[in-house]
Amino acid sequence: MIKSQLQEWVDVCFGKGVEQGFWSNASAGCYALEEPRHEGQGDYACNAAMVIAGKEKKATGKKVNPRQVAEQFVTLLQENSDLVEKVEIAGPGFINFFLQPVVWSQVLSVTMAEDGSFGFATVKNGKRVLVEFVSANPTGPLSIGHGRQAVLGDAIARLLESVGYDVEREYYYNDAGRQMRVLGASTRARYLELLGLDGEFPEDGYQGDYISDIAQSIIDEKGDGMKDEEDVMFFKEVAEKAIFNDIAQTLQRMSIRFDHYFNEHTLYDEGHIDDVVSILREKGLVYEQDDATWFKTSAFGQEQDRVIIKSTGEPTYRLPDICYHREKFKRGYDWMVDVFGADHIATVPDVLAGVEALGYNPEMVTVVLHQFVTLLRDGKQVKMSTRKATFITVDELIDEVGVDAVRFFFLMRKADSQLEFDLDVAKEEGKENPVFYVQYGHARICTIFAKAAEKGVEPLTFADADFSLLTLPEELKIMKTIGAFPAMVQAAADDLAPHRIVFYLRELAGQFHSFYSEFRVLDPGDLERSRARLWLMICLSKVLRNGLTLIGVSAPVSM
RNA sequence: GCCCCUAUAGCUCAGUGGAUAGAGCAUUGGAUUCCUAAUCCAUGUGCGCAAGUUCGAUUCUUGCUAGGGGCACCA
Repeated sequence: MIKSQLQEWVDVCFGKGVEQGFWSNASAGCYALEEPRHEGQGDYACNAAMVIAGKEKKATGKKVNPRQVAEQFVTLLQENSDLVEKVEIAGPGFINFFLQPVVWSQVLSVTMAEDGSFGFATVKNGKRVLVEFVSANPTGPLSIGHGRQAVLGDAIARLLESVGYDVEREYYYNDAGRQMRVLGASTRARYLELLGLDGEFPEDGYQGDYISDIAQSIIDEKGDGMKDEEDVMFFKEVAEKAIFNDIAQTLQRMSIRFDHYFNEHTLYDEGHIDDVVSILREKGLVYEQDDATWFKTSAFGQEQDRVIIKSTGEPTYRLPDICYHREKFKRGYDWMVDVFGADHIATVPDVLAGVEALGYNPEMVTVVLHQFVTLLRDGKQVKMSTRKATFITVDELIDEVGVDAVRFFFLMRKADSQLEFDLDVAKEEGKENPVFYVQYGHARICTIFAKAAEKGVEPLTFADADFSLLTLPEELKIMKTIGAFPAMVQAAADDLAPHRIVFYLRELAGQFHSFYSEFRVLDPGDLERSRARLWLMICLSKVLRNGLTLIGVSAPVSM
């Protein structure tokens, strides 16, 4: 808003420079307004002079001094507006703009007007995007890694919604195949053991306690009625149902919902698997060797070809994965985002090669890979092993630190980074805990509102507030940060990087706490200033709330 | 051997093609008659190494080194 006004003005001046022959049009659109990092460099800095100097040198071969260009530029800027207080040339040729302090209160008007949608797109962009995440097979409770993925995927979906996409969330799973047979066999073995019979526990069976719980539930319902059942199907189905229930509940605790659950089965039932194979075969991208069917991934820049149908006749995971993505394409999305754990990294090139082989554009699929999570307790890494059933589930994590902390912590790092989840910090009720820090900021502001009447300071109407009284650097800084919220949300969405929201919130909360302890919002002796500050605080709380909502964390009114 | 991710302060991590690279924790020392001290203030000579692109590189490219993960007719 403010930036675009300034940008417009700068663009006009650039155009004048072209007209007057100071420089050519070559740099149009190449320069930028940026927010300087350091104090004393103005509110916005423009690098136009350096860009122009570079371009002109390239075109004419003559050396151009950026500072001179900046001088020329500044003379063109002379017709000053209400916007800019002063302009300075600095460093290698930056043009620094110092705005009139009062213009910053514009961001408060916008915040008030847009309220709960401030920072978010109010009109749809008309694009449909599918976000696939979690996609855990129902073989056990969600692990910590799934937890990160669930929160990350959900936050990405929220971000994309906030910038105008029509978002659909999808969970892809497979309840058939070897893994599920093992699950059935494991359950059956536990069932027999609980009955005091000899249960042959599979070598690669699922050892978690949850299997025994499921077995117990079968006993509770059917007694020993199933002890002669040789087929593991029954056990598989009971286990699957129980586990899926459990997963759904965990997701629900985190307020994560899906629009679609896509079962791999569909791909077989509807003949898509055979379809894909025959298409690839027609294209000469599939061949038989050693009784198996191979996909020529080497034709797509990979080192070696991959098996898509085993010699047993069973497809490998690649084939349905490719097939599944074809279905996504057929459903007509404009964009597909896959959120995967780092352990799935190897499948990505295969799937994308498959997509391309089928004639679709693989660039319409964006894969977000997230690295692993390690848990820290007492400063030491918690060792986790599925085999020994010592892994901690998302449920247990939520039990221990609460949903808000789980969500917040999983989003504190960019997906590319390994994430260290410090349980002690997450449980802490103090500033060391960033969740509490931000939430406390919101709650603290709310108490100011509650106290306002008591102190005889009513905000009255926004229109009557005199924002020219807000001239403290701290106040201006808060307004600037609020004003930066929409662009930050957009950037976070563009990069599929929800961690930026988290960092922004910590920054904004920090600015608030700092302001709060140094200055008083409510001063009965200075009603006008108090009112202006009260509105500033109201806007601040709205932005905190909007930001927290974006990452699915609550904004408590009191703590 | 090949592929992916990472390398920034004592620790955990942000960040950017630009002008003086940040935050939290930890350390040390301060702040509460007053809107929640669950807070605030002060305290810091660090972008793994080497070339290249550029007016300008911590940021982009390449190579090297180190750590993590992956390279199944498992998913």
